Parts: sequence; structure tokens; C-alpha cells
Amino acid sequence: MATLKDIAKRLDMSITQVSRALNDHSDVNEDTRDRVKRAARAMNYHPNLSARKLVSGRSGIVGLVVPQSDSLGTDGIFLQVVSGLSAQFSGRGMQFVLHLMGETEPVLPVYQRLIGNGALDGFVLIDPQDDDPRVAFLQRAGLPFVVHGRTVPVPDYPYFDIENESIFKDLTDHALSLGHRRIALVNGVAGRCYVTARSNGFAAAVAASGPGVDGIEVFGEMTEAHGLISTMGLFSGRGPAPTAILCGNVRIAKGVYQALEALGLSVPRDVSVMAHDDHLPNLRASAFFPSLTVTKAPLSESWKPLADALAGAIDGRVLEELQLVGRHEFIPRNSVAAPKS
Amino acid sequence: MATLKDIAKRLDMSITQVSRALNDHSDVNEDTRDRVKRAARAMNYHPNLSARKLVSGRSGIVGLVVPQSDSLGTDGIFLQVVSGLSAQFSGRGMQFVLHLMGETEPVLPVYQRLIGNGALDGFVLIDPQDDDPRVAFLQRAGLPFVVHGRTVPVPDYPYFDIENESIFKDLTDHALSLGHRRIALVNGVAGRCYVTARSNGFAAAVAASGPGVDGIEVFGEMTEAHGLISTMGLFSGRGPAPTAILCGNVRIAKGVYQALEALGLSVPRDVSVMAHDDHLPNLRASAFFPSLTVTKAPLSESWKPLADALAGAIDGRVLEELQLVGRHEFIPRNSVAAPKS
DNA sequence: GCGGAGGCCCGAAACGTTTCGGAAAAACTA
DNA sequence: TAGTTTTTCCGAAACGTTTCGGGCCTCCGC
Repeated sequence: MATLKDIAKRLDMSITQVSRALNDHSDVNEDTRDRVKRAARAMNYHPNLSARKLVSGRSGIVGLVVPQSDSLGTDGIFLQVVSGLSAQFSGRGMQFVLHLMGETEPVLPVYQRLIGNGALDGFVLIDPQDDDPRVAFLQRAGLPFVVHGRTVPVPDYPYFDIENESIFKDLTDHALSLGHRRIALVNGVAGRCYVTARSNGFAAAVAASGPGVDGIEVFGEMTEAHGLISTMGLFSGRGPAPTAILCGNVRIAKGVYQALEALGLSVPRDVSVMAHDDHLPNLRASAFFPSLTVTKAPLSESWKPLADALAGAIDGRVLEELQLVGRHEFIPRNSVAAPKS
Repeated sequence: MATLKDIAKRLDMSITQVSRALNDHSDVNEDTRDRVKRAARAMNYHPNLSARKLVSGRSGIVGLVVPQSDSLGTDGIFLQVVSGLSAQFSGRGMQFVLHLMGETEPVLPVYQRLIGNGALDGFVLIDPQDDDPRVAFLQRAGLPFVVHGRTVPVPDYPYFDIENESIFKDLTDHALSLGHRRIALVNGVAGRCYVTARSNGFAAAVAASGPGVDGIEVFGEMTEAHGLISTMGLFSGRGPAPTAILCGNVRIAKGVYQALEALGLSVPRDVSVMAHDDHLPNLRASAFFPSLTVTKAPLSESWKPLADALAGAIDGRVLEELQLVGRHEFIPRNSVAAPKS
């Protein structure tokens, strides 16, 4: 492997100057810079990250640490996350790397080791839980990280998130404004931050609507099966059935549609359905019949801000620049109507 | 982060000796070694991989580079691979890391970069194709790697593989010995090494059995759908139908069973079925009805030899020790019988 | 009492990079 | 012309580790 010294010798100049030329420092002649860069390319030079890291304290490698679990494989979503982030960091001249751990192995020591090693510069955290111990740990250790989501309403760490609370408040308000009085939310796994936030938005809207309004909420893995089973439960006779169902994502909505069909109920005549749409591939809300009303916030748009925030955190930028919130969009379609009176 | 220097200062000894103590060198007093190790643990010392790499040329990190593709997500198998390897390398004090690339991005430059960087010591290659360009490239570049499979019958690089050719030769011979004369092989995607090897074993057995024997082979993704559709094709009337079907894996066999049931054919009375069993979770050949005759070679037993071989390759061991072949086992069950005469 | 062999230890150099503090030469300024 | 700034360059130190070559003691055999 070619080194700075090799290039310097070939060009008969100092190592210092070669380094500065390659890193686009100001005090190097434009002509020299060109010559150096050309030679570097010709000699197939790649800077040795270990050496760079040793002096600069940066390795340019960031990672995602995830405990293995069966749910990772089920939907393609996890691989979306990894390759999305991978592409973003590649584009910044950084490397993104996945460390998959044993199911039972404790997470925190792994962070410790990876950083202590000096191998990694920072981490991406996904799927945060309310009061996530990883966040507390990394914060205490002073390690750079970015969270996909927020563990508390106003966190003091870098994150990227969407407005989960107001999204579900708005969806609920929309149903209320059409006259629905019994509204169900088929949410994700309790304890996850975004699930809690959505729960809060839902509860706030219901509470603000005054008496006479029923808010029913069920939790579970965000799968078709969950949507199906939950809906069956909602219409099983115990208690009055809802006239509107809000879904944590489109996958759940699919199960809900199936259950309603099986129950002989029509959308939107008997029941209105809405969902939040992460815009996953192979799952288009517009292709539902009837087409599904959603709030859309593509998951695929989160990789860039996440990478931005982590890179910023590593560079020691101020917190305000590192707390990013994604946009969403309400897309009315044909799955919503006023309730039968 | 604590460094060797810190420990040395605290214990009032030389950096050299601390390093030697921690690395279990011979010429350090046992008592000293204990004191050093205790201090290291107390001070939460982790060797700086970058520094170590710089002088020793080893980073202790190996990786798997995979282009993203939809097929990764479908079965949980890919994540099995990653976490299996991860665990093995962890156990050896090394780090295993996944680099997922864009679908279209060319692979070879990524290897180039990752190694040129000095970030990685070697690679694991999975799913090799006949004449795989990655193998040629890494070999030419002189980089350590291990292949899960073999691109040619007698390769000159480290690998771990099972005896695909003889496994399928044996399965075919077994069918022949029972009197079957029209045998089908529902194989994987053409071009993959293991698929080719199995194809060869099948063809060899058929050829050796003399005239009057028909070998029919179909290729495709190793899915239930492939098994189902292929079987439907085999019995669609064009040409005589097979009396025995060999399957590339149990998943295919599942589709084959479904098709046969749909066709009103009974196993093993009308058709015998055998498969090779990778022993994937959630897919037990013994739970088939009738229980499925297989050759078993658990995929989960390949991570250890793969890690052994790669670690050995990095340590510069001789090739013979790095070419490992896994054992398999023939497990007769109830899905095979002599053909109706 | 002497030579040699171990046992235990240390200083210094090296790995490839970045960066600090200057320094020579060229270009302006007065 | 003399002084000052600007441009362009360079030597040396530093990052944390491993390893080479050597050095000092103690102990043993004679």
C-alpha cells in the first residue's frame, strides 16, 4: 500500500506538504495540489485510517449495534435501515458498519468496547424505548450518538424524529371532526418511544373533545396479524364497536382491512380507517381498496438527517443543529367517511 | 481512555513491560503480570486498535461485504449468517462487521477501499458464483479471505464447504437403487457454486446408471413457490412424470409437498421426495407429513470453521489447514419408497 | 571465585498520519 | 531601499502500541 512517504519521495517534496495538499489545506500551491492528487490516484493511495485515527482521534467509522432478534428478519425494514444509513455515510466519506450481537449478550459493554478500542467514532440508535438505558449510558460516557426517535419530549441529545404526537392528534381530530365518537388506535409495541408519543397524541385529542367520546387503544407488534386480531377483538361484542380505526402503520391497516372484510363490514361506510404511512416498499396505501387515507412520512427520508446529525455530533457542533424533525403530509383518500348516524 | 502509559505510570514500570504482561509474553514475572492485569481492569483499559494495527498490521476486524438485494430480507437466513459469524469472531477477540452496499454499486472497489484504509484484516465471502470475480480479485490483491463454498472443485484459497456433489450423487443413487428411473432435481439458482456442484453430482449418478434413466433438472430461487411451481410443471403432462423428486433444501420440499397434495398424489406411494436439510429454524423436516428423508448438514455449524479458516489465513497459516469440509448425515424417514411398478 | 545461563526488565525505534511553529522566498508598501 | 506581509513550504513532535536489542541480577556448576 502506498503511503504519504512514497508519494513525497516520488514527487520530491515533504510528507507534510503532501498531506496538506490531499486534505485541501489553504497554504499549498494550486499546481502542487494537482500534482499531488494526480500522483496519489496513480499510486492508488488510500489514507491509513488507523494512523489518521491515532493522531486525530477520528476513525471515520460509525456503527449500529443491534441485538439479534427474530423480528429483524420478518420485514425487510431492518435491511432498509442498514443500507440507507450505509449509503448516507459512504457519501460523506465515512464508513458505516453493523454489529449484530447475541440475543442475550448485554449491549452496553459492547458500546464500551467498540469505543474504547478506538474503532468507532459514534453510534446510531434505533428503536429507542421510553427511558432507554443506552441513551443514558452513551450520554454519561460522553460518546457521540444520534437517536432515531426521542425518548422524552425535549431531549438534550442529537436525534431525528417525526412529529408522532401531533400526527396522531391530527388523525384523531380528523375522525372527531367527521363525527366519530368511538375511535380505536391499533398501536405498536408499548414502551417504544414513538408508540408512546402516538398514544399521547391520541389521548390528548380524545381528552380535548369533551365527554361522550371513547378512545380505545391496543398495542402489539406492527404486523398484519396484529391488525387482524385486534380488529376482531374490537368487534367481538364486549363493549360498543368503534366507527373509526387508526393504525400505527400500513401493515397493521392491511390486517384491519382483512378483518373488516371477514366481518362483512365495509370501508368506509361502516368503519373509517386511517394509518400512518412510512412508505415502505411493497406496501402501497394507494393500492388498498378502498385506497387508504394516511399521514405520510417516508422512512427513507430519515437516513440523511440521521447521518447529518451524527456527523455533526462527532464534529462537536452545537446541539440545536443536531435535533432534526422530519416533515409529514396528510393524504386523504377513500377510506374515511362520516359515521352512519 | 486509559493507555499503556497510564498503567505503567501507576505501577511505576515501563510501558514495554506492561504491554508484554497484558499480551502474556514469556519473560514477565507471574506476579507482575497479575498486578498489571488487575490494574488494567481497574482502569478500564482497552487496547487502542488503531495503534496496534499501525505497528502490527492487524486491526482484528474482519468483515462481510454484501450488495443489498430483496432476497436478503425474505428468509431470516441472512441474519443467521451475520450473527453466527459475529459470535464466532467475538469469541476469538476479533470484531466482525457487515458492510451493506447499494444494489448497483460495484463490489470490488469497496474491498479495495476497506483494505486500503487498513480498517479490515480480511473478508468472508458468501454465496459464491461459478468463477466468482470477487475471489479472483481478492486473490490477485493478496488479501486474506475465506469462502463459504467452493468456486471450483479444487481451489487454492481458504474455504469451508460441504460435499455438495457427493451428497446429491448419493441421494440420486439412493433413488436409483430403489428402482426409480425418472428422477427430478429441483435445484437452486443456476450459477451458484453449490447449485452447480449438486447438479454435477446428480448428473454423474444418472450418467453412471446406464440408459433408461431420465434425469430432469429445474433451477430457481430456493423458495416454497419454486418447489410448488416446478412440481406443477413436472406433472403438467409434457413428457413422463418423475417418480422421485430431490430438493435443494427443505423449503423447496415444502412447496413440492403442497403441489403433490394439490395434484392428488401421495408421498411416498406415488412420488418419493428427498431434500438436503440446512437445518434452518422454523422448518423441521421431521415435522413434514410424511416425515421427510434428508441429508442433514446444519448451516449453523459452518460459522466456526469459517472463522477458523479466516483467522488462520490472516495469521498466514498454510493452505491445507484452511480448507475445511463439513460433515453431513443421511437421515432416512418416511417420504421415500420404491416406485409403483 | 568465575563463567555462563536464565529470569526479568527497559529504552528506543517503528508504524502512517496530522499539526504546530517556524522559515525561505516572493510580493507588496512606504 | 528597507521593512512588512503573503505565499509556499518543511522539520519535528505526537498519537498508542509492539518489538528488537540489550542490560542487570541471581543462581548454578565447577
